[in-house]
Amino acid sequence: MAAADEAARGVAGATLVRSGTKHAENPATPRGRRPGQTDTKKLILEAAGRLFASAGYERTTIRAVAERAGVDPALVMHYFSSKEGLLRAAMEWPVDVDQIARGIFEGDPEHIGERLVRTVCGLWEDETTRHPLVVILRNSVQHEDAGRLASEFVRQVIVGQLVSRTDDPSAPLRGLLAHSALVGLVAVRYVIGIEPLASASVDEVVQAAGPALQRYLMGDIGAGDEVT
Amino acid sequence: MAAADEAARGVAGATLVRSGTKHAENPATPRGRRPGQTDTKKLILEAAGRLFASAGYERTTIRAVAERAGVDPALVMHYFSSKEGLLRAAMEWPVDVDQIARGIFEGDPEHIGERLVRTVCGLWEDETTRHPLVVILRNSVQHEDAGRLASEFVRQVIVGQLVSRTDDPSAPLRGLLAHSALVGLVAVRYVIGIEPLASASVDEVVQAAGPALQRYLMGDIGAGDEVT
DNA sequence: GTCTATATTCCGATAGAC
DNA sequence: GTCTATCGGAATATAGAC
Repeated sequence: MAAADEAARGVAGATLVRSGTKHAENPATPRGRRPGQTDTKKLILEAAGRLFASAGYERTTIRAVAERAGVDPALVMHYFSSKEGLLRAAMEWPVDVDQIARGIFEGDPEHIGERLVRTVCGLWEDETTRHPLVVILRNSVQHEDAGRLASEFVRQVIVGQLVSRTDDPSAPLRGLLAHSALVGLVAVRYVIGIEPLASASVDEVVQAAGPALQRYLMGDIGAGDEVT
Repeated sequence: MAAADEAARGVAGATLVRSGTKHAENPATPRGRRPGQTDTKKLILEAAGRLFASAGYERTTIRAVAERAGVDPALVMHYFSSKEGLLRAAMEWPVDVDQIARGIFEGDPEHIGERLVRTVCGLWEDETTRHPLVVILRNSVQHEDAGRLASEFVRQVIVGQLVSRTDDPSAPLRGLLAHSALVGLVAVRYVIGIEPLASASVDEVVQAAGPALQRYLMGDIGAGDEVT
């Protein structure tokens, strides 16, 4: 868990350790640390991601983020200008979406749905990619920025990949249907955590939901193959 | 739209009209108003539902609710004790869920999925049932009460109906998969509002999503018919 | 039942010393 | 870059008059 090492340099000691040591003589790094840049920003960002994910935007206070990161609240403002700026930074995509999309859509077309489900589950199971995704999903129904970000992701990745590989005019709707299924799956399994879906294995989820996604993307929808 | 008549007795005048007139001589109503009970509570609840739905729990202030309802903020506290109490009241199911569930699951088993999608869309298109549903969905990923409420609804209605009508051990998982699909559909179409799904007709949505739901509920999931 | 006044708390943001 | 001190505001909730 990433929680452990964070706790190790937790609230109590970090402030003292960090303060006053602008850049000590450290010949280990060839040129020394680049001036005006420490890892404090990353610490703050990690803490913010965790709190935004678990408590939401409004309930998360800058003071709490600073405390968890072991820094001064004013530093958070200094780096991110405002609470909204902090939220935007915490929502940055932690992965190369294009590469992931290609990994899904290249390969045999028979199992695109299953690969899609498996990949998405993988992103949510991984501790490093999970928090930003939770933040985006939680705030998609609350914060305008997050909603736009989610929409752009859909259009850019799922729909984009689909449209570029077919001349089916119903591709946008297909992509969006697949996206809606994933949103629901992720919300129920990872965010709300309703059983028995929350503790089912990834394989079970892939087996159960993969074909539905496959049908949205490649199979019949509506009466024929076309839906306006 | 219900917004119009509410605006009619809007912010500006209502307070003055209501204040001071404890119960004016009004021989039109036979016995006068029943003492100790007015429609103020319902007014507050309507305003709260609207604001909780559009702005979320944290951004909605009791002051704003009171202003929109045309009453004093202290009255809101008097009726609902706290802001949380107001939220709980605003999340009350506006429909008879059992009756709706029976309407879906009774009838030919071939089109349960389509009836389910059509019914859910109907609830979200109807102005009177929409607000409480939005409140529940928005807060499901934020507020613990709302999450539990949503979970109970799933277990009680979809899963319950399914389990009571079959001896398939995978019924709980099936019901939950269907629920997750509906959650995603509703979130994308009604809450976030991503095109082209947001402006598609109900018939198109039913045609596109119905079979997927049908498959979750009645068809093959996983390798065989059983998933632990 | 309705309203006034206020107690209490806590937040985001700023200014400026070191 | 880092931190102290504080401003200005808004929120929920309470106490009590009418």
